[in-house]
Amino acid sequence: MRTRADTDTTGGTEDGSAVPVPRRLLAAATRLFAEQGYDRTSVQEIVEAAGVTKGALYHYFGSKDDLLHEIYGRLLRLQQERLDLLAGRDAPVEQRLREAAADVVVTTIDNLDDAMIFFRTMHQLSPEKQRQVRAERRRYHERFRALVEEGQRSGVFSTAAPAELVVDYHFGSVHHLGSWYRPDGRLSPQQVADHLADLLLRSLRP
Amino acid sequence: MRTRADTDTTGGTEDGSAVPVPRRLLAAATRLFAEQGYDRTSVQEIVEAAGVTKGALYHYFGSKDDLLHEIYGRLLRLQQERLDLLAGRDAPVEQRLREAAADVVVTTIDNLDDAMIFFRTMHQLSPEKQRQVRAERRRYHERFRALVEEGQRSGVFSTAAPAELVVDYHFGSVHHLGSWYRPDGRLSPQQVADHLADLLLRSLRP
Amino acid sequence: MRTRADTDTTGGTEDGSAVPVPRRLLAAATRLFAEQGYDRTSVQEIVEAAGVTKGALYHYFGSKDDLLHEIYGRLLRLQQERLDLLAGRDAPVEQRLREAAADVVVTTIDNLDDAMIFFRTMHQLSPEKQRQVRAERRRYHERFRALVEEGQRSGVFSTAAPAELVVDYHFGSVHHLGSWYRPDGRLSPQQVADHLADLLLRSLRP
Amino acid sequence: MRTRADTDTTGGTEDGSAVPVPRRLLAAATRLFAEQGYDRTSVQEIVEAAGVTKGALYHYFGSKDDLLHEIYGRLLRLQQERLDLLAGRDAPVEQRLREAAADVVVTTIDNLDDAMIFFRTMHQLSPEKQRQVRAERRRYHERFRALVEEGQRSGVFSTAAPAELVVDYHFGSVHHLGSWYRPDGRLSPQQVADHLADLLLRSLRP
DNA sequence: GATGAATGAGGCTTCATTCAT
DNA sequence: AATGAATGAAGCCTCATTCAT
Repeated sequence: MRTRADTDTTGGTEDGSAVPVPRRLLAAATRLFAEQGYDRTSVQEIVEAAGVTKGALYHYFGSKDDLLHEIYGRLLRLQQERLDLLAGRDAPVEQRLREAAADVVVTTIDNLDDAMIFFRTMHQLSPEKQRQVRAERRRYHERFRALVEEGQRSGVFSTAAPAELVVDYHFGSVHHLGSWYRPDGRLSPQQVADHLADLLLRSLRP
Repeated sequence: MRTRADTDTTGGTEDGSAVPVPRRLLAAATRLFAEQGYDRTSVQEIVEAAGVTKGALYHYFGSKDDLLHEIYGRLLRLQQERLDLLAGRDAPVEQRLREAAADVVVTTIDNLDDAMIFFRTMHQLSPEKQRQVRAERRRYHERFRALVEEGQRSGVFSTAAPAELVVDYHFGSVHHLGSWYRPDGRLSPQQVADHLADLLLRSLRP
Repeated sequence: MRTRADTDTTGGTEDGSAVPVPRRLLAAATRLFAEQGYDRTSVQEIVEAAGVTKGALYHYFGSKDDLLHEIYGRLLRLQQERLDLLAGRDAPVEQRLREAAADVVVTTIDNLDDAMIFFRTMHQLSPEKQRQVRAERRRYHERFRALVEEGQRSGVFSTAAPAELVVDYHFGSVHHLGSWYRPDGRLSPQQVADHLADLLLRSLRP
Repeated sequence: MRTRADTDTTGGTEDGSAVPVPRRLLAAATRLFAEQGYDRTSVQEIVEAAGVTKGALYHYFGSKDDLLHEIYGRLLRLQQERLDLLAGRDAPVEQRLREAAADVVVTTIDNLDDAMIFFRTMHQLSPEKQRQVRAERRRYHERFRALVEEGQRSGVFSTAAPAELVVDYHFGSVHHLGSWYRPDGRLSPQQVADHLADLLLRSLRP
């Protein structure tokens, strides 16, 4: 169960073979899981794409599931950190919610592979691991909801819809990004983010 | 889960064995795919749950994929039919969009197993079948977008966000329903639908 | 085990659907076995090609093996009959052997599908059926060998090689026909037959 | 059957488990395919006979077909090598053809299992693999035919029959060996070979 | 740190045959 | 005379994981 073993780029010659093995494995797994799905990607494919052997994979990761978990973790930690930062700022709640809503869109697009893997695979983990991941996710969800509730209490947001449902409304669109967003499309990540945040804020106008 | 009626025992001896085999198989597959995911459900489990043998399954369905396709089809046909009906009515566009937006939520909740299977499994079909399904789905999407565009042209909806993106915003929340909606929760399907339709319409106010 | 049920063409309208079912089945099976091999042809394919259902097949034939047996029988009976006729004629032994040698080539080419099925499938029957078929085949073989021996005794054929081996030499080339003979090739069946019979007779010159 | 040596226990504890796994698998497959035919031999039987598990087989061979291909290859390579050697010698063409004709008989008998598998199974491969095998076989065939043509041009062989057909005549008898040759029969492989080569040469006398 | 051969369980699918109608 | 649903056994192959080196 040796997870989180990525010990940093050691110098790095031009061919990239100096990238540490754990990182190479994680990168290969991320790409393949995103392209083919978790179940349809074999350990053999991962090690071949990473240019190592099975023994190496099992040296760094306890199981195929561990790879998944690590991919999840990377994104979750990143987004949680940024939300805590933004929500804690000293600014009107509308602005803080708008920024938080846009930020989760941008970081999701910037890590679209990780995000898609997360959204699609979460529900097919063992119940035990599922509970663990859900718990981490919930903390994020609740911090976000607190922003909505704060605005509702202070009268700047409509209370027509329950805060809970509003948050799910927004996160639905974030989860859905992988189904339609294309890097070569007309809108930049930031533009998409601004639009979606705007839609959220508009829907909350009293 | 297990939302829609697998209860139509037609005639039926006490064990329900009078239900036609294909229906029994479809019901069993739907339940298991929803509970465990497509890849993690074996054909063996399906036939055991349906009380038949593997041979019988392959007598009616060409492959495990075919079962999936049939489940998709049921829902797609239902929703397309209803959208065509609602969108074609003689009523102000705000009202038609509101009803369509609410209707897709209600039918999705009413068929939550089918819907979740659809949303989660679509992207792990063979590229060929995936294209076919996407094409059917697109028709639905475009009819919906046409409503938004109609309202934007006539000035009743804001043009701040592209119609395309607005539609994806709403469908994101629909896809997301399976992640949080629980039949035993505080809100009825219709209430959830009304809320989500309201959020959509609010976000489109000029 | 109702074999040999072909009761003759009953009138026959223009679409061929008046061809009796057993004959249609036999024709379909012959073509498919020749094209794909016995094991790789399913009963389902046969009945579809014949335009009937499985029940019909099993009404006329006891098993898939029975179809095979019937195909064998047709050819064996034909060739045995003709050999008996030719060998019993009142003519010099060289002429009788030449004619017999050519005749088996012509009838094999004329029934190339049946022959190929026979040569290729014989050895994968159940040991019991295999013995039965071998016995029928042996009778043919021995009648042929008797001709060679007769010529050797009377001094018109060389005794350099055992008669047994000479016969196998010739039958080898007959069995091999399916591997190279093409109906659209340069040589007609009769020309091929004459050449092969000539090679046999030449190799027997003292 | 079981002609060629599967007896090269390299080192080897008492149970022969020191023979490399791929060789054990190949030996087992060869024996079983020859005895029962390719289609009627299951992968399960092969691995049991070789004393390994299915996983091991698929570690070394991509498919059941691959085993077959390897068996083919062994024989094809051997015979091609020997023909090239014999045909290129500095000797009268009659002698070179006689030796080549006898040699293919001897090596076929010495590897009768491989040969029979080849002759019987070739035609039931996938069209693609079939073309590949045919191409390799054709090279052998053409080298052989060149010898006949050389003799015909120089007048030592009759031109009554086309060279092509003469070659097929001979190869027919080679393919047929498995149908009658028995190791415990009266004739040794070399005697059979000499007789068959003699019949060929006799049939070519002008 | 890393190899790669081997395991063993399980996956999907095919098929000849039977039987009630 | 013919149907076609259903069986049940078997078939080929995949894969995450382990372990001796």
